[in-house]
Amino acid sequence: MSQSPQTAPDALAQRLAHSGLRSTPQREVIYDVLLKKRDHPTADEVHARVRTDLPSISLATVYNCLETLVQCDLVRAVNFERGPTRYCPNLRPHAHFHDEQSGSTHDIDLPADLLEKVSAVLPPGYDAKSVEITFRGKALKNSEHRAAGSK
Amino acid sequence: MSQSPQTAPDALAQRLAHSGLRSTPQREVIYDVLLKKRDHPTADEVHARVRTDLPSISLATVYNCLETLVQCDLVRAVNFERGPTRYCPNLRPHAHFHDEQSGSTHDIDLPADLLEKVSAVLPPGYDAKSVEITFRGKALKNSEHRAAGSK
DNA sequence: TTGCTACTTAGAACCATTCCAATTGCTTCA
DNA sequence: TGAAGCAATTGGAATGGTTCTAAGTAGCAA
Ligand SMILES: [Mn+2]
Ligand SMILES: [Mn+2]
Ligand SMILES: [Zn+2]
Ligand SMILES: [Zn+2]
Repeated sequence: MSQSPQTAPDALAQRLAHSGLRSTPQREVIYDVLLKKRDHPTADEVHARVRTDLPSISLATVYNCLETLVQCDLVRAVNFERGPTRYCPNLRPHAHFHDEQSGSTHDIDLPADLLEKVSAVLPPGYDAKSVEITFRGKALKNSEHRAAGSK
Repeated sequence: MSQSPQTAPDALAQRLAHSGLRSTPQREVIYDVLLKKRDHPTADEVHARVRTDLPSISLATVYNCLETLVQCDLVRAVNFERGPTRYCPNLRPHAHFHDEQSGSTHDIDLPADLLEKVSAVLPPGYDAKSVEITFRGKALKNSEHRAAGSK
C-alpha cells in the first residue's frame, strides 16, 4: 500500500483517474487556466491562454480536454443563443447573467430554495434532471468589477 | 376613413405594418405553420412544412421571415445547447422543457410571481431585460400528448 | 409608365465544432 | 529493457446551421 514517491494527486488527477483517464499536461494547464480567470472563456480563448504555457497545443486538443473536464463534472459548458460555448469551473448552483453591452458573463449564485420553487412549476409527468437560468441585460461597472473575481 | 375593400388585416399584417414591413405570402404561411403545430420546429422543419403551400420557397427566405417574426415579437427563438434554433409562437411567459429521450420541447407556463422571485436573486447593479428558464430531463408519455397541443 | 424600395432567391461564405487518420506517449508485462 | 497495446494529441478535412451576397421579382408611389 506504499504510494509512489510523487506528490499526492490533485483534485483534477483524482477525478480523471476515477473515470479511468490520465492526467496530462494539456488537461492540467487547461483546467488551471479556467480556474485562474473565471470569465467564461470560449474554446478559442482558452486555446490562446493555454498557449503561453504550451505553445504547441492544438485547438482540437483544447476541445477534447474541455469535453473531458465537462464529463468529469469539473467544468460546466455554458451556451447563450448560438454563440460559441463558454466554460465555467464554478460548481455551485448558479445562473448566468449576460451583459449585452460588454458581452461578458457573470455568475449569479442561486439559493437552493429558489431552485426548488422553480422546479415546482413543472406539471406531474415532468422529471427534470437539470434547470438552467439565464439573464440578459445590463450590468453596472462596479458589478463587473466585483464579478471579475481576481481579487 | 373608408377602408379598402379588402378584409381587415390580421394580427400579423398589423404587426408588420406597424414596423413598416409588408405582409407577404411567405411571411403569412410561415406564421400559420408555427401557429398550427406548436412543437418548436427548426428552420429546416418550418421550410419543409411551408413547402406544401409554397413549393418554391427558399430556406434563406424561411430564415429571413422567421427573423422578421422574431423582431415583430410574434415569435420567440429558442436555443438549447448549440442545437439548431427553434421557433415558438407562445407569447406567454414560459419556460422550456427538453425531453432528452425524444428530443421534443414542451412549454411550461410560468406564474408571474415566480419570475419575480427569480429576478430577485440578482444583486444590485444587475438590470435584467429578460430571464430564460430551461429544464432538461424526461417527460412521461401522457405529458407529451398533452403538450403536443393539437387538440 | 417609371422609378423606388422591399422582398425573395440560389448559392457562396462563415465559423464553431467534430471527425479522421496518423503520430506520439504512457503503461504493462514478458 | 522492449514490444505491445491503448490513451491522448495533432493538423487538417468535413460538417452543419446560419448569414451574406448579388441578382432577380414584385408591390407601391409619383
Ligand atoms: Mn468556442
Ligand atoms: Mn434551424
Ligand atoms: Zn458560471
Ligand atoms: Zn415555447
